[in-house]
Amino acid sequence: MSCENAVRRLSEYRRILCKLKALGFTKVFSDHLAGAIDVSPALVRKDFADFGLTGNRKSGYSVGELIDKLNRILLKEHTEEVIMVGCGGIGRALMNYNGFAGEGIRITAGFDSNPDLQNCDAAIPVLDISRLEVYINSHRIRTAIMTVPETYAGTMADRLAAAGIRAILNFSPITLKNLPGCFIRNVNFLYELENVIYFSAQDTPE
Amino acid sequence: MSCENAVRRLSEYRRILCKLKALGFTKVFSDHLAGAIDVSPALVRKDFADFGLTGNRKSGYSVGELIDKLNRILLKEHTEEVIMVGCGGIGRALMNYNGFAGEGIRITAGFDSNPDLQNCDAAIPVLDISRLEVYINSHRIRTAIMTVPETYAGTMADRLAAAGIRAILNFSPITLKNLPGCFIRNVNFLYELENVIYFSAQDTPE
DNA sequence: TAGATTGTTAATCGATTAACAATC
DNA sequence: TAGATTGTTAATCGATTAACAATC
Repeated sequence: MSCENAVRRLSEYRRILCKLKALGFTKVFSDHLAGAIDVSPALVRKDFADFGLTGNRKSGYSVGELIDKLNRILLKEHTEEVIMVGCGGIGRALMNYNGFAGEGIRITAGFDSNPDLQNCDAAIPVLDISRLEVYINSHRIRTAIMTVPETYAGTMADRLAAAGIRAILNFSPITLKNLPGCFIRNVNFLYELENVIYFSAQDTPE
Repeated sequence: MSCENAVRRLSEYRRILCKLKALGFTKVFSDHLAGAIDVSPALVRKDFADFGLTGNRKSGYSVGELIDKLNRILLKEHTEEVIMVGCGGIGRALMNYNGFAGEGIRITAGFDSNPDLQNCDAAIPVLDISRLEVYINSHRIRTAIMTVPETYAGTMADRLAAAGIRAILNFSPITLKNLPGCFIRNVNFLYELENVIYFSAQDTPE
C-alpha cells in the first residue's frame, strides 16, 4: 500500500514543482512541499530518499532537478502510449479527456466489440476487439485502461495480461486482483459515490 | 483513513451479499466474505462489529439481515439525489452511467456555465450554474459530483459547501481538502494513470 | 561560526491480523 | 457434548511522524 501511496505522492509533488518552476522558483524545502500536499516534511524527505531524490543540507532541493528525476521515475521522458478497452460513455470521455496530452500520456487507440462504436478514421481510432493482441504487440503497449461491463472484465483482464499488458487501470464495476506480471488498479465509481453519500449523512462529514 | 476504507469495504460486502442472495444463500460466514474481497476473516467481523452488524456464534451471519442493515448504513433505503457540477465529457458520461440507477442513486440535474451544454428538457436537465443554490436548497441536495476545470474547482467547492452540500466527489484535476461541514473525496484520473504507468515499468508489477 | 535544512533513526500511530474465550 | 463460528483482545505490521545528528 505504501508504495502505491508513495508513487501517488510523487505525482502530487511533481505537479506542485512544475507550478513552482513556472513561477520562477529554483529551490524548495521539504516544509513547503509538505504543506502543499498536507503531509509532514519528514514524509517528503523520506519519499525523496526512498526514490533517490537528494537535496542539499543547506539550500533544500533544486526544483529543476527534482522535476527531471521525477520525470524519469514516472516515465515522463517519452510519451507513454495507452489503449482504451471498452469505448462506451466513460471510455470515450476519457479518450477525449484533455488532462493527459500535456502530461506525456497519449491514448492511441480504443477497442470495442460493438461495430457502432468502431471508427478507424477517428483522431483516436476505435478498432474491433479482435485486433487487440496484434495492436498491443506491434505498438509495444504496456498500459491499458479498461471500461467494460462487469461480465467481461475478468476475462478481458486475463486477455490483456496474456497479450503483454503490464498494468491496467480498471473502471469496470468489479474489483480485480493483480495478475501474475500485471498490476491492476481499480477505480469504482459506485463505491466512490456510496462513500461520499455515507459521509454526507454523518454529523461531521469533515 | 480507516473509516473511509471501512465504508468502502461495506460497499464491497454489500455487493457480494446481493449476489449471494440472488443465488439463494441465506447464511454466510466471515470466512467466505473475507475470501471474496481479499481480507482476513477477522477484519470482516471487526467491520461488522464496528457498524453494529451482528451474527450468530454458530450459524454465521444472515444474508438478508446484513443487506438490510448495510442498506440503512449506506443510505440505500431511499433514492439518493445527487447533482453534477460541470457537464463536460466526463460529467456527461457519468450522468449517463448506468451503474447508479439500480443502486438507489439518481443524478437529478447537471450545472454548467456553458450555454451550449445547457438543456432544460433533457432526461437529466443541465441548468445554468447560476441556478445552483436555489436548486440545492429546494431539492435538499446533500451530495455533488464535481467535474470542473482546475481553475474553478476550489471556489466551486466553497460555493457548494456554502449552499449546503455535505459531501463532494471531486474529479477535477486538483486535490481539494475537506471543508468545514463538507467531506471531499478526490479522484484524479492523471494520478491514477501515472500510478499504473509507473507499475507497468516495474520488474514485478504484481 | 551560527543557523538552517537534510537524511535517517527511533517513536508513534493506526489499521489489519492472529489468537482465543465465549457461546450457539 | 463436540464442533464451529462469532466477538474481542492482544500482537503484528506498515506507514507516518518526531527528533536529532550530520553538514552545508
